[in-house]
Amino acid sequence: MAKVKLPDGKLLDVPDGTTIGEIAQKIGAGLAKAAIAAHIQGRTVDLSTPVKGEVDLRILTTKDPESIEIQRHSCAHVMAEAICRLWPSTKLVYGPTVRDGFYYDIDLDEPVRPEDFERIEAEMNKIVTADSPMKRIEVSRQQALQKVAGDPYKTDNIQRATGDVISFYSHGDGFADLCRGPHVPSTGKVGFFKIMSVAGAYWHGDASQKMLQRVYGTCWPTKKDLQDHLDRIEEAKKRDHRIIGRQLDLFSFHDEGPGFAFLHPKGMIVWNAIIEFWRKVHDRYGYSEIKTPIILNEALWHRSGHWDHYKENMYFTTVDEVNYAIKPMNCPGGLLVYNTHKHSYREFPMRVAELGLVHRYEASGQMHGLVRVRQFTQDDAHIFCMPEQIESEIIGVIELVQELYGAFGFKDYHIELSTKPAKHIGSDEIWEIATNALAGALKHKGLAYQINEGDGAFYGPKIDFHIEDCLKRSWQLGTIQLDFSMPERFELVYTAPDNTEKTPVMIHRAILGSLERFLGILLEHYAGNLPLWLSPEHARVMPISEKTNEFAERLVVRIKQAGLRSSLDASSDKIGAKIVRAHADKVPYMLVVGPKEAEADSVSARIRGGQDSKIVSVQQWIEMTKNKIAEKAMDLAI
RNA sequence: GCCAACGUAGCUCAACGGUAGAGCACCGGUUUUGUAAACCGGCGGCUGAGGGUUCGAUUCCCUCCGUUGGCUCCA
Repeated sequence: MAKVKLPDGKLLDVPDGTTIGEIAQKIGAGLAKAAIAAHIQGRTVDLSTPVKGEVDLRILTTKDPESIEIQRHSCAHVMAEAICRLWPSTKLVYGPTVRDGFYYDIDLDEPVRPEDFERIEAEMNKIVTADSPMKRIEVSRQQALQKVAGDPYKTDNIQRATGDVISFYSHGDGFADLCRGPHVPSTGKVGFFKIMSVAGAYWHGDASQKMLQRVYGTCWPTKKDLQDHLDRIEEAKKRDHRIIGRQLDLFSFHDEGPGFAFLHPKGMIVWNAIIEFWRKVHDRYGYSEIKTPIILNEALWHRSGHWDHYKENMYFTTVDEVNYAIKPMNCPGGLLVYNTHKHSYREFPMRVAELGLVHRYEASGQMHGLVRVRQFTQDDAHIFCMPEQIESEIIGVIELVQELYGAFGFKDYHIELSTKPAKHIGSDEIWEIATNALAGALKHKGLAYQINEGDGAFYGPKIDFHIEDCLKRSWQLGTIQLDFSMPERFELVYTAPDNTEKTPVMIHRAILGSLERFLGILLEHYAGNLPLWLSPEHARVMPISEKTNEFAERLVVRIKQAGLRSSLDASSDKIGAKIVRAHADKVPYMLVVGPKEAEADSVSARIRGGQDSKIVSVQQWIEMTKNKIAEKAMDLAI
């Protein structure tokens, strides 16, 4: 007899070899029906698993968050079977779960097209309706290799798998796929799904390998969850910075310059508001600012190591038969400035910032609105210091990051620490010291971080700050990079307290990262409803009729004199239409004025997104708005 | 760069291989308006570019450019 301990502490005696499914049945028909898989001794297993001895058992139902992972994984298998039925020459490669769903990589010469999705779904529905059991078949590694002989993908999967027992899952009717499991008990339990997209994907993510087709699907426990997810995607699309940028007339892109953003007047207002604030904070944190040229002699880039490590991403030009490079980074220029005179340890830490315009060649398939471009402005800085100052300087940068991100309303970002890449300069010893200093600073600030093995820059390890866009794609904003190599290449020195010349340590750092990317992320974060201090237009003055146009015109002038931004909607439209337009432009304050307001020198103020209006004096509104801007207030309430 | 899809007016979208349309925007006029779209009229296109098939191509085929979603790469 096996002793089964249930989550509520109850003990159940069942004969050895009883399956978990049978136990669920014993506990109740409802549970058996909802059961997806089980936790046993801390492992997730199939319901067909037999029990023996003393076990802790928890049956997972569709209500448990863990079970959706299993459903999605099983759904991937159902899709794989459906695709194999439709295209019998399909070779299956790999089908994991991802956020919100799953994908399956397949090797099939004929392209799967979006118009095929319905057929695939229909075939999947047949498999689901059949509700055939998903049976686990365990074989030895040797037998498994025999079973998949001739299939390079599955053979590779087995070779990568650990353990001596290799499992396959069959849905009956001849379909079986190599899989670790666990799976839902039968094909009817995979939940509600939809095929979303198909894209190319290299085998093992290696561009030299064959390109496979990756079919993406989403899968949810209930029909409503599926619909909610599809609705969320629709909502997210409305936040897309590329759409908002056009709607609000902030920036544009043109065929004449792919990957090069054109900023419009309203976009420049936001841009300048960001920079103005950035300069103020950097000044407070003890930074000076420089500006270095965009085009510099190619020889500089040989010396810096960029020629050997970054050439593929650089633009070049020739003037008077001399070769020049368009800078992809600001550091070499900054180092030339450093070397214009001698430095003392007394100047250290020396923090030198630069809003540097850099160009990086990106393959055509990489570009994405403002967040992945070929020309961007880095909010760069280079800190020169002594080795013993590294950790406190890194801590200072982290504090600056937190202050800046906080001011813009970003709270959800994650941190990565990237270590030595295969292609690098500098000794292993130097890399270790640098990496430890970065990790030490993060620990000191009590920040959680993820380690990215081998993902550092060629000249040093780095800390990166990442944030997600509206489609849940993660983008890097800030970066802190330690560099012991560049100062040596450029023979940077400082005079130490003992009157010897030493090589300084250099920290590269960018906080907003790329101003273009930052603007894009900012727009998505606020769905275009920028905080007051960043809004291109603080208020729009809207006269009820032409009778009040004159008062309205004077009001716009007074608002400008107060240092605020407003525009006038003097069109012959009725007030309702003006309000609609102001909302479309996401203007924070709508100042409606008619004869009554003109008489009392007041405005009927409406807040973006709201329904009601409030009468306040012009003076009051100006004071309040100025205060809110000074405080960078998020709340528009009057 | 690779795989797939897409590209029609400033924007959002129509148009079985048979004379390219609508709404919004813009311009003109009427209306003088009180809080999420008043009315009438007008302007607007080498259908991304180039080639091919066809009596005839926005539509079918090819090449290029660009965009979108992925892959790889990166701020």
